[in-house]
Amino acid sequence: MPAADKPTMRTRILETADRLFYLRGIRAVGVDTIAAEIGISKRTLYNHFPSKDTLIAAYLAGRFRQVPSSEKPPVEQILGTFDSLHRRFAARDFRGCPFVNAVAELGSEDRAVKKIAIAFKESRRVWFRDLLVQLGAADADGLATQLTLLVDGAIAQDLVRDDPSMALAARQAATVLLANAGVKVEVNGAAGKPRRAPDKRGPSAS
Amino acid sequence: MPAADKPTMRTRILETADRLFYLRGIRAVGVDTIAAEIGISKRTLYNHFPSKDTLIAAYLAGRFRQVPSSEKPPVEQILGTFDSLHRRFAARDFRGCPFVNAVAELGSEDRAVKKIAIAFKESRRVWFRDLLVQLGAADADGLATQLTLLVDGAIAQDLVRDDPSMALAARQAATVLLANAGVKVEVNGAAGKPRRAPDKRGPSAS
DNA sequence: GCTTGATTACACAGGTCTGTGTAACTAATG
DNA sequence: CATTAGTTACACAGACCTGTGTAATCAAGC
Repeated sequence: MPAADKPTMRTRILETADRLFYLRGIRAVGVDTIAAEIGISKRTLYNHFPSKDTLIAAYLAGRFRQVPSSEKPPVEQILGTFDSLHRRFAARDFRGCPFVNAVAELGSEDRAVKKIAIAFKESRRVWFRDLLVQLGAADADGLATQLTLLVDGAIAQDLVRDDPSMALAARQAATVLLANAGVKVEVNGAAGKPRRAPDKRGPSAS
Repeated sequence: MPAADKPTMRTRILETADRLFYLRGIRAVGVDTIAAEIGISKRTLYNHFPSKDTLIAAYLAGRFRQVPSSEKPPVEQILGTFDSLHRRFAARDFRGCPFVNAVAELGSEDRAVKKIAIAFKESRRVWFRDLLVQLGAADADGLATQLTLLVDGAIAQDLVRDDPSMALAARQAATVLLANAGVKVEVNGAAGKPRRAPDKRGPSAS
């Protein structure tokens, strides 16, 4: 059934919902908007997803991409996380963490959303922890948690300030924490001094 | 009802709006709900706030409490921030940072919201920075930014996970960053409340 | 008393949203 | 050709939202 050529209708709906939900917010985007964006009827959308809640759940599940295993040394993978963040911040389609945003939007009323958000956060923490164990870091578990704080802190700050350099500040803090845990970190990194130079603002969307 | 020190109608509206907006979300709470909660007519509410946007702006402005200056030593003030966070996380009416939530909810459409959110974040960064300058910390500016990342990271993680220990993990990371900047951190003495030594296993198990 | 301002009850306009019902249409397969 | 599954156009119900209009009511202070 899944033809390699053209994407499924379900896939098209999901991709569009993902883009709009993430960029504009879940509550701010109606099913009419999604259907109109694809050029299909609202009826077709409801034939594939019986409710908006189902679509929301599928959206978040799709955002839950497992962190790929890499061949690079663990330290580079850890610090590369922050470089990757920096790149994503610079892109203009970054709008914070979809899971945190969903919890903030839908709040305590939606337990399914919270559950998947917790799972995502925990998966990243475990990913950090396993790399730290490979490095023989002291208190890998606690340090992994602290690294996730830096990641989410940078994301929240960039969401508010539109300042990608927050990722570099987080990277710098991470190197200090790593070194403190006995992990040998290459210091020559390109991060340089954590100046707080306001980044150039692109053709400001919004 | 004793009429002695009764608050203004405007104050009552604002307090109720604050509570509901914060706990349930701005979009999720209508003006009817706020008026009904106080027991006033919707008309009265609109007599004091010409639009919901005005009310939202007043809500956020009210949340922007300036950090009070304290007599305690700078290090205690800095670390006390995380202890205070820990206490607030434990309270069940904590629902994340109202400014981050507002930006996540209202997004790019509302510039006034983003502006006040940036001002709030920056005010906390400057508060950290001034204390760090008093301490003679190396790179007070960059370190202040890193501390705000820990604060916002802990808030985001607690919002998702309902795990107050995130504040303690952030505190632990902060002590490491402070020590690395040449700030002498009292591990057990002056605060009166002995804390765990930062060298030992952290309190981040959850 | 009387006047003035705030408040109330309540209807309502106009918009949005989710979700459904229905009849017609299209394309592939038998 | 005929069947069938997916899709479309479109109306519509029911709910909720912001904001307004209006006339009646209430509580002072003059």
